[in-house]
Amino acid sequence: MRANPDDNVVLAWARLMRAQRVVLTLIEQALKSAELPPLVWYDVLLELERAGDNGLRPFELEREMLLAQYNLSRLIDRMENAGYVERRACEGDGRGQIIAVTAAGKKVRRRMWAVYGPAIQRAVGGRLAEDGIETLNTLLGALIGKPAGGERSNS
Amino acid sequence: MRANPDDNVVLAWARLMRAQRVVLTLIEQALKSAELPPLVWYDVLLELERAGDNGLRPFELEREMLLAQYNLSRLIDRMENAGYVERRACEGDGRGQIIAVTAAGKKVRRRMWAVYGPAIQRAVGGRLAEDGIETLNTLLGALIGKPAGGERSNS
DNA sequence: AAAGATTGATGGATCAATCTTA
DNA sequence: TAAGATTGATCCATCAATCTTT
Repeated sequence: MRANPDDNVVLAWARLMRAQRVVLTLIEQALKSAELPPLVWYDVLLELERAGDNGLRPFELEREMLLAQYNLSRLIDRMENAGYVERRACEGDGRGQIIAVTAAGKKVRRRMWAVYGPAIQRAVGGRLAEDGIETLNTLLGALIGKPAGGERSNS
Repeated sequence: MRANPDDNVVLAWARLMRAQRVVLTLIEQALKSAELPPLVWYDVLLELERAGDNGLRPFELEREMLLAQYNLSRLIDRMENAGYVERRACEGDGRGQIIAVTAAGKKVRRRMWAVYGPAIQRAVGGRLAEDGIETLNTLLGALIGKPAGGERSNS
């Protein structure tokens, strides 16, 4: 139960921050170069496609994506404005609503994946061997509080 | 030379993003609860303390911290306003300036570390065994393009 | 022309307050 | 009173343009 981290722990923290920034920057840059929307739009569209025709409630999206409520509210505004999602009234709970992906939303997500997938491969897959990837998954899982494997895919 | 990532690679990417957000949120929250400045101020103060009395040029800070120039310019404004850093004229290059930490800046960095260090230990050190930490350092180093060990400490 | 640095305009993130329904 | 969601105000990040010195 030590209170202060030793040097290796501090190094791991610093590299976690830096690796995320390096990799994220590469990928956001790839999307921007292709004049596609930012990454968070992809995440929303993917969650909504997985949810199917029933869509999702904002609070469900919020928990899945670790976003603040007000943040998500305005993100959905922008995506609705772009025609990629739609808001529907929620039967059975007058406070709530249903967010669903549109045909245009599905289409743009596919276009995004064509850039996003290869960018992930360059930034992550190309830099570690397969057993390194698996070990990394286990270790990062411990930081998140998730089990070692068996999570859903991202495409 | 595959173009598309396989599922384990996509999972690693997703966990890298999520682990960073989870850990960063814990630590920023700890600083905020203690009414201390945000994390990026710590990083600037630490770099400046390491640089000693000569301070650093903004463009040096910029490269070390992966920050955009305009971003850093306004960050320094805020920190100067708070009395934690000072701008000096740069002899030998009339375009530039020197940024140096003040006594108040050194003091607040120490106060921040008293919160920050234990938060790192809780979020990272407490969740992985020592060999897990070392393996994580090696793997994240590959993503950043750094060698396996021998980096400077963070305190 | 290029490097170092700043600034105006704009968009997004955050906090606190608010509104509606459960 | 609490949950779901939105909004006004403010702060920070980003883009493009600018300024000064090399």
